[in-house]
Amino acid sequence: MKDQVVELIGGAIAQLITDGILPEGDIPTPQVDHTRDPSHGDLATNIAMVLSKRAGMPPRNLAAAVVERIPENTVISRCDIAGPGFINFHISQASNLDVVRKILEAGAGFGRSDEGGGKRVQVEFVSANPTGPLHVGHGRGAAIGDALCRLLDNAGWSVHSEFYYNDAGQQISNLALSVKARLDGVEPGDDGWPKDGYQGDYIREVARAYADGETVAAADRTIEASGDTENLADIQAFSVAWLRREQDQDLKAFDVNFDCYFLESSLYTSNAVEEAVERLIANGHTYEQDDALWLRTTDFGDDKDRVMRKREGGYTYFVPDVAYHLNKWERGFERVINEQGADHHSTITRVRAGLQGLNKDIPEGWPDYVLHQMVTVMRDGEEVKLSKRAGSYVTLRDLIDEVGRDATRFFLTARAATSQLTFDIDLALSKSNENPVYYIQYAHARICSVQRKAVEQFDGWTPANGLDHLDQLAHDEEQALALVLSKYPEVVAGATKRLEPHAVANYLRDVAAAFHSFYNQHKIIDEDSAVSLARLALASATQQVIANGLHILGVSAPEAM
RNA sequence: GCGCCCAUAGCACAACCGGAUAGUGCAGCCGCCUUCUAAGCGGCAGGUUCCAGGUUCGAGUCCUGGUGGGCGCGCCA
Repeated sequence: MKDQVVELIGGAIAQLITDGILPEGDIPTPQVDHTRDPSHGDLATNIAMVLSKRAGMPPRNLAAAVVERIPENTVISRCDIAGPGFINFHISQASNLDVVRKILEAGAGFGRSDEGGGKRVQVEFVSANPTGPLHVGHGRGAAIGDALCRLLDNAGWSVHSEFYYNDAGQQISNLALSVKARLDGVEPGDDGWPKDGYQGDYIREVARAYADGETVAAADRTIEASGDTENLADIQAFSVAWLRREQDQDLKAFDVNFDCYFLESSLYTSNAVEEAVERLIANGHTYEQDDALWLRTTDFGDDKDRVMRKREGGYTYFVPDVAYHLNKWERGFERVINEQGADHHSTITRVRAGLQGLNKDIPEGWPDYVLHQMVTVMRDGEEVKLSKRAGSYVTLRDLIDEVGRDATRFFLTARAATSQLTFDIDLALSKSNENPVYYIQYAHARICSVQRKAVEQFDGWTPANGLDHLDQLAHDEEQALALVLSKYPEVVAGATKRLEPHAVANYLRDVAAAFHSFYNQHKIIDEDSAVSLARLALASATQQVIANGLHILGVSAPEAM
């Protein structure tokens, strides 16, 4: 509908050039927006203000000239010139309602596009180290990352989701030492408790399972505990597997799945880290100083150079990360999106610098990053500090168990990633019925209920039965609902372009509001069957849009509540 | 001190590439269930968009300088 109006304005502009009112040359595509205020019509354009200088006439006069030249059509029922030179378009009822037909015909495909053209995109997210259960912050990453995958899939990309984790190194050693301490009966605070040890209760459970000789099967590994309390390597392998299993269960409960779990250790065993380092040295981007090897990241926009190989011989964390991203590139992902917490934003410059230094013709701004700000958790009116080591902790599992998967996912995706988020557990718990997700799901369930009734009432009923009667829908609430539904493809396209899934969440609230308002004002199944069939078609189109939108957010669309 | 993100109603948050009278939910107040799900609807109230300048037909949005908050600035990850 918007496209049609853009085209009509384009026709008028072409005529203005023919008539010599506008000079030939670069004319921008007319910008057409939905209006905020219904008194401004349905769509508006600022084209007259943009071109007024070029035409050498006041915006309002130019607007009048544009309106005169808009070709004959059935879409626009009225044009007004308003304010400083806006042209407001009122869309004809029939044209506005045509979206109902489009939605019912396209079904689950409504709002999909093939813009991605089947090109491959890799999305890395969560990537938590196996040193503890997933917390709310990881949950935010999981919810946003998965929604990004779904958005990109919806836009015709071939999406590959990946979880990268560190299964070796200092933090994992600390984990193993913490478990060993528990096995030896050493408590946090005792003499002999490891420095930087993990204090959470879950460490005790890992120790108990190890001592009992349990077998754990995680997504990518199965390990049987030897039970040998002196064998640190066994303890470490078991602990990693045990925590991986925990995280897998958390993610499964959250309905987030990955195509691949990528192990940091594999970059060492495949020699990828060593090869990347050698290449950086060969390319002259490194130097030795203080018995360490440095990467001259300042050549690529960093504010200081960074150590690659530590004095004791090991690599710093970003070196395998560079090797990992080279691996992504060599796997053919021309587009890669990394969703991660903003506390890791300093890695961006280093990883990109390392990639540039490899001289592999990797684009400068590659890969893309989506950073989410921190989640603050409030309980009893006080902030809960998240600390894995101290063990004071709000796990993702707790939230899912307490407030439900749908509500948790919605809450974590409904806000812009750039804004800090306060998750008030008391509010989510005690007033879960007031969570916006129920408002949207309720609209969906209501429609399903009406559809069940329609099947009883009308023999062989399907939503399409109403398509020949759409002219019955002349009320404000009906027109308003159809207008909201018609925005769905633009909303999804915008959310995909800007990598902002929260726009979909906000939009769905608008759809639900328009539907509830319509529902309260008009009885859908009335005596007059033409009106009933038309309203059923409109309601069914609404149900389809809500279902499609909720799917992108990874939230269920219940048929009954 | 430097870098990144943020600042919008009592609270939590929206606002597309700069568009017209800045919206939504919760909390508050007043109404609506003999009708397809009241987890709903209608109405009222609530704002100097942190401050000061600038850019222009037009700024919550862009620029400069402040103030306040979060995160980062390890040979930790």
